[in-house]
Amino acid sequence: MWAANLLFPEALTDFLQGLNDVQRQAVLATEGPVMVLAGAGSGKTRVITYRIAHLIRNVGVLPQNILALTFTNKAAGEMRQRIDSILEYGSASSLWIGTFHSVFARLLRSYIHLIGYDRNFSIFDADDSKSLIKQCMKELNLSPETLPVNLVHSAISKAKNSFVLPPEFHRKAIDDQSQKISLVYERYVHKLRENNALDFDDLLIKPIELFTEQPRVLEQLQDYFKYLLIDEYQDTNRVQYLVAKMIAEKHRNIFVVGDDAQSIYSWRGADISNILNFNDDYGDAQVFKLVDNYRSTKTILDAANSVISRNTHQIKKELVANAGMGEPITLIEAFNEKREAEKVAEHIKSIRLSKGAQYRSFAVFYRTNAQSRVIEDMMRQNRIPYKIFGSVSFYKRKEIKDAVAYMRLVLNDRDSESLLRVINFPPRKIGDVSINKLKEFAEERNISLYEAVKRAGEGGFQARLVNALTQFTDLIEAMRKQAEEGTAYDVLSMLYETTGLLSLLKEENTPEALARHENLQELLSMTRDFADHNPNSATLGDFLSTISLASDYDETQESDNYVSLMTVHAAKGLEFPVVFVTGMEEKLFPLNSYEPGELEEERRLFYVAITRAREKLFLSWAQSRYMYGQPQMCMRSTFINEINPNIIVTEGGRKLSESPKKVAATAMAGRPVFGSSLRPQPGGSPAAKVPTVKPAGSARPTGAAKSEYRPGTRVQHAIFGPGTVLEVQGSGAKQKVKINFRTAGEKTLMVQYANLKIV
DNA sequence: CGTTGATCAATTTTT
DNA sequence: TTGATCAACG
Repeated sequence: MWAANLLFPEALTDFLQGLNDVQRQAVLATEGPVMVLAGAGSGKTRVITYRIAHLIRNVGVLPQNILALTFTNKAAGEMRQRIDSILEYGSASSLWIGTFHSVFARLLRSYIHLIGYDRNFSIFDADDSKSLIKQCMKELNLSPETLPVNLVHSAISKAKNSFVLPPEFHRKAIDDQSQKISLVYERYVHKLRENNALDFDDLLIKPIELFTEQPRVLEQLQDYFKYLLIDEYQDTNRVQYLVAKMIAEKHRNIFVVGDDAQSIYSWRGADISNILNFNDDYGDAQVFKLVDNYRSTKTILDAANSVISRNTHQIKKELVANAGMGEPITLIEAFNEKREAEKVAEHIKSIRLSKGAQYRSFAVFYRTNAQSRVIEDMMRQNRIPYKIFGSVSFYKRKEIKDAVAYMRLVLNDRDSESLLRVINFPPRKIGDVSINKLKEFAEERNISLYEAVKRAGEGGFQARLVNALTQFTDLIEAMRKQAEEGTAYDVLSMLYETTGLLSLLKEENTPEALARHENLQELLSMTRDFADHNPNSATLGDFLSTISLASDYDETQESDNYVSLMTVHAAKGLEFPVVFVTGMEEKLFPLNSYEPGELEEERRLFYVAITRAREKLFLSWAQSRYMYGQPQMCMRSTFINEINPNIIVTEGGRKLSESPKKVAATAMAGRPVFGSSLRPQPGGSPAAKVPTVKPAGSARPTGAAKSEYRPGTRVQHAIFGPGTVLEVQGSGAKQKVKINFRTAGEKTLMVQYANLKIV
């Protein structure tokens, strides 16, 4: 403590007093490589923000010489705000804080001409990329049936994230499929350039190319960004690692914060070894471990610790509680997903009444977005204000994408993706046939599609078509002029007026059209806000780069009072007093995991979910759940068994450890296996009955819940012999079971006729 | 050229 | 369950 005073006599020791010893050491170790392993809720953001504040205030570093990279825009925004509140307002404005993607997009605007792109490049989102990939495949005569576009897209993205460029990919492609993908990859990269476009991954790859080809730019940036900080380091991929390394190479002031236990993005190329091997690159690195948790009760942390301890590929660390035991974890068991959601709603209402909790204190998590619908319905039925994060992003809505495509085209007329999207929307009598002719025309002359549209007069097309095309280009050119002089707001208002996007929806007069209309209005007011917040840089280009990297997850929870609904992934970095983790079922959470590595990631995800809770944690599961429109039997997640049953209670308040043990199907030989592990024991206390009020009519028992077959049940068939039940569909007379027979393979049989014997 | 109907396919997680 | 894609028709 006094050391800080000695070094910085007039320093803001008051703000450093708000830190524990390890946190303070991490803040004060400003020079050289530093890694902070920060457990959940251990004050990670605090350390980063205080460190930045300390660099500016006490060390005298200019804000613009600090580069802080985050994983989400939201984290960036919050960080900037917190630094502002530690120092004085506005101190953080010239800091470089943002996601890898947004920071490098910004840098590329200034430098990308050096590697042959125009500064007005478009940024392609995943949908744009897929559509371009589809086009490439078509040209290569590869049908999406044998080679799914999604697969190609993820393969290419994965390659890019690992900095494997087409030549190397080609060399490594041994099997038939990867050779095909290699061809697509090559063509796709070529086409992106033709479109003067970068996809998400390019935003990280192009800087590396730039630095390699133009070492002087790299030197310049190395000198400029004297201090580099990276948040959520466990979720960085290889390209991010490389680019960070390049920038930090000169001053070596690289500071990374992360938690290997919270690495949940390996499917997106995140490489956990970045954090595990930090010391290999920076042997002299100082390492700090933050394990003091300031968020959750001891009960919650006990659960989290015991779950994560099952992972082998993990740096051992246990979170230490600063709070008391708190309440036990409640396990909710429901007979289907509807009832599950209903119970969640009931608990929210009851806690709100008994504890006076605000709606904003609650969060409901789920593994997949598809689960949100039922929960949403139940919230609405129970008149609980809620907000869904994610789901269908605002920016992915058709009307928004249309408007954005226009804007992109205005700025970058080589963006043929956008051109194709809007050339005949709203309808202008320019059909597929004409477009194909135009494409040929462009190819022949080796000009961009837009150029071809402009020069259609030379192509000997029908006068009516040429006329329609000219009207279209006039529109675009007029907006281009507006874009040069005015703001994004000016361009968009003009766009709405001249293209008829708005009036088209007005005429339709359906509720959906109305919603779309509102969305477009919302987009317009966003441009207005944007101009207010960025008076000096509110051009169309500025606006477009911002929104192409924005997502719904960025919306900060303002003062509005609602229950938050989101996927577990979206919950990373957040905290709530009361958390419900729903869908705790095998094959859902953990989701189908075929490899042990994937199971470990699911477990980390569960760990993230648990550690979001401050005071009270609910885990819930349903015995049956609709999937693909079909009811499926479910088994309780094994993750539940990884928590000490002494700290879990059922809804009735009975300890899980005192409930009948869940017995594996094999151990129940000779007896039918029944679903519930929480069935009240004979002679058990009557208080164990679920106290919640059941709405009349929902008490209908389904056959499904009573089935004697569940996945895992061993059966004997007169012809096919012995087998194991894989899944159960339907109920009653129509009930079918899918069985894997030892000799006959997989069969789906009607229970009614199959004459199965349970063994 | 645009609309309709039918068929089929898919459900992880996101910058 | 929803959404997307494609063929045939107006």
